[in-house]
Amino acid sequence: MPKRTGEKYKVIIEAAIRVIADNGYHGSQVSKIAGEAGVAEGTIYLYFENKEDILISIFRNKLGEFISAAPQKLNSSENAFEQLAYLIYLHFYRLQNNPKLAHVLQIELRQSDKSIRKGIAEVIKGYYRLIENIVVDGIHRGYFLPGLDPKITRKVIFGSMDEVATCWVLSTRQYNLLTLTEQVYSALARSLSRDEEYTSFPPGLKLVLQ
Amino acid sequence: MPKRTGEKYKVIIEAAIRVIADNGYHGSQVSKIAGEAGVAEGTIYLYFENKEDILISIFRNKLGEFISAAPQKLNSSENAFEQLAYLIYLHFYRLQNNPKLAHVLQIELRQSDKSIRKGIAEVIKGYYRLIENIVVDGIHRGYFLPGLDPKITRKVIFGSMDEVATCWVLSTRQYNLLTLTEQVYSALARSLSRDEEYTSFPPGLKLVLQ
Amino acid sequence: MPKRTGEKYKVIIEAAIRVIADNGYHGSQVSKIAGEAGVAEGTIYLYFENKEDILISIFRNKLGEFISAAPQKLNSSENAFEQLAYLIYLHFYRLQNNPKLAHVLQIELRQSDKSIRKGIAEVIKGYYRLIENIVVDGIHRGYFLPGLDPKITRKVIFGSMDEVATCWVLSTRQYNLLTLTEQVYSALARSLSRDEEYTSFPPGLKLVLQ
Amino acid sequence: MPKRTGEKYKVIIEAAIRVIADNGYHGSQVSKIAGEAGVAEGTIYLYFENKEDILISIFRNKLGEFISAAPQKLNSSENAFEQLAYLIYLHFYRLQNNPKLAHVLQIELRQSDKSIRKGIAEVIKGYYRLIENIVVDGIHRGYFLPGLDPKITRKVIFGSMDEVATCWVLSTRQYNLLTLTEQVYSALARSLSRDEEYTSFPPGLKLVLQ
DNA sequence: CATGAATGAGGATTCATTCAT
DNA sequence: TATGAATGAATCCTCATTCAT
Repeated sequence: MPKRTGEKYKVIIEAAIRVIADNGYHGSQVSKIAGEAGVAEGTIYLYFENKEDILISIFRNKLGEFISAAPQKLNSSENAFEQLAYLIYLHFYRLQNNPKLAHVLQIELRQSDKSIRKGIAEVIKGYYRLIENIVVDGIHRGYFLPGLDPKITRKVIFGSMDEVATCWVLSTRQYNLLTLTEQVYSALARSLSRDEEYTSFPPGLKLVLQ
Repeated sequence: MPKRTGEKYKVIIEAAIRVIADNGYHGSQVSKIAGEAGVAEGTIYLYFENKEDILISIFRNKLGEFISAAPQKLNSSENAFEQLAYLIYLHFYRLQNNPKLAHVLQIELRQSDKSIRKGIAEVIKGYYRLIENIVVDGIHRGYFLPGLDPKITRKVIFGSMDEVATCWVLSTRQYNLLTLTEQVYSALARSLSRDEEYTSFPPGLKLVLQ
Repeated sequence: MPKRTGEKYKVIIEAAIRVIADNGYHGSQVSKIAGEAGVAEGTIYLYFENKEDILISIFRNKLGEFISAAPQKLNSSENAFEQLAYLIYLHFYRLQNNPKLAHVLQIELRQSDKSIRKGIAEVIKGYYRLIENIVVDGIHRGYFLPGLDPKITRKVIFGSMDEVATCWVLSTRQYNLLTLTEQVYSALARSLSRDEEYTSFPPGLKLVLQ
Repeated sequence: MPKRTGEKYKVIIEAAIRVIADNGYHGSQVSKIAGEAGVAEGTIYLYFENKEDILISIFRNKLGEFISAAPQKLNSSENAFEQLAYLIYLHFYRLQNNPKLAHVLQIELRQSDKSIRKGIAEVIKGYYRLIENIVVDGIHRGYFLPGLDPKITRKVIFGSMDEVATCWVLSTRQYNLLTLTEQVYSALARSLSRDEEYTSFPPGLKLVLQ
């Protein structure tokens, strides 16, 4: 029933990110979001089913952008370790450059009710698949250890990035998240192979980070 | 002001775990918790500051039990890898054997407001320290790589365990969490040392898991 | 200000009858009526003052049709009892053949607010006069008892027809309302005269009802 | 779930009658009713399921009182015509002496939604049965015409009383409803028997009405 | 210590109506 | 004439918390 498209749809989403980042989900009245977006309260409901739907839409929209943009970059290298390094870099880059979005994604989104989590679960599967693909391909092509369980490995990778990101947000971002890229990479890369030759941090990325 | 001790205090906490696990935090009215605990609504406020305080108390109480019980077990071995293996085992064991508590800890607790997270943050620092101690000691005693950053390593360890546990809860616990102990251990252990000799899973724990 | 004429005016009224019969007055959003009529929401307000005005217009329009059509038929006989029989027949015939309109008239119209009832009151006076004329003429011409109070008698006649009709609608029209014509007539006719000669049901109408 | 008993229950019902009579159902905010009753808004919901439930409760309560009080009075006479006369008298007496309640019963209650009508339907059946019993007994004992259909007759009786009462309320009660008792009785009594001996208005009641 | 009846602030959502096109 | 996107007022209900008993 709601439109879910158009200029105002985007305006409301961006406004919601700002408001929710500042006030938390439960502290973000629909009226406040409408005010920030410069539309009437009722207008919200022309574009979103309800308040929950705003939160889910933020997630779907922003993670969607990320997932659709990622593969091109990841496939620029055939080296699975470089892909992993790039994944972590992109994950952190996105968050570092969208602090308010980061707060919503890492903190507020987890506050949500069962129905919200359902909406999120479907979207995040795409990201999970992305990571698992890197793992499975890396194993096939001989970069990663053949005995790795792709699901567990995906959870270790995602869990590590996520925990680091959450801590960064909770620290009120007193340091640059990107500076942790190499260290997280090292820890994870070592899990994936015994071969030191491969697991060193990609020099190209190192330059970018400086 | 609140008592925070006594038989009824514990009764209410246990009741709250059951109610919140079944209904979610926002679906758990104080009246429902009181009913489950067999006390009057007003009685709740003799033992807890407010509703949030119940959630924090669950966390403080249960994680407290865990943290205070852990060191004895962890120190039964001087081998840092065995300590890591044991940490993961204990982490998963606790959750596997308290499914309702697991749900509250992994899901409901994350739904809470800023003030709750503050209460939690203080308690969880103890657990973080526990993990960091294992890492730092492991490095000092030559088990782990000398170049490891203890904070990052702690986040990788905790993040991995946490992500695996959350996925397990969200799967409605269709498998035994403990069976993942060895796999998570292997992934993490490989991060911590290049020396295969040390990193194999402790045989003693292997027996326990069977 | 509103036009109150034209093809679309009628289209909207007919659509409103269908929508209100199916959803009730409070469940019939202006948008739903517009959709059913195949016009834009704003168009409604070119023909009607507001939502209430639609309901009143249904009443005015449909009862108007009825009242203007009735006299010709009623005057086809000079026998006051035959006129009464015919009145009841026509009242029931109309409703039986317009089930949705019947629902709106008997049920939804009564749900309305003070202002609506005012609009209705004016229109229904015409129908009241029609019935009172039959009574007064019937008395004058010696058919009905001379002592009858026309107002009370009108209320008894209208109240009886109305109650029977409302029960019929609420029964979801599980029987044919017309089959009750004779019985209602008998009850009412007996009130109006002591003379059995006159009060028997008109044979001509009996044939029609078969 | 709601209590539906106690002093406050009655206080709220009486307050609701006053407020709804003055403002109409849709114009009677719960807060207004609470204010009139001298209780907090939330208190309403300790005694009533929701706003609709207040309206239904008024009906159930007040009609209940009436129905339970009526039989004793009606059975004071074995003469079916006297019972009918008494029924009309009681019906009008009640309304005449509770003008606000009369307004709510005759007007506001009819505005209500499907769910309310359902709640009412069950209660009013008791009153319908009361009337039908008078009719059926009257026929059995030889007072009323043997060919009468009890259901139709009940509808004629109730419909007549109801229409007269509604007109009285809509006239803003500019006359005394009780003065119409005899006329309504006469009209109805004549429907029920050909025997003039029986159908004259009970002298005892005549005295009461003066 | 314990109770539970009473409180009342707080907010998402609907929908009749408008008006720029 | 006709449109339909935008408006924003209006309100029922929940539930954490209090306090007289």
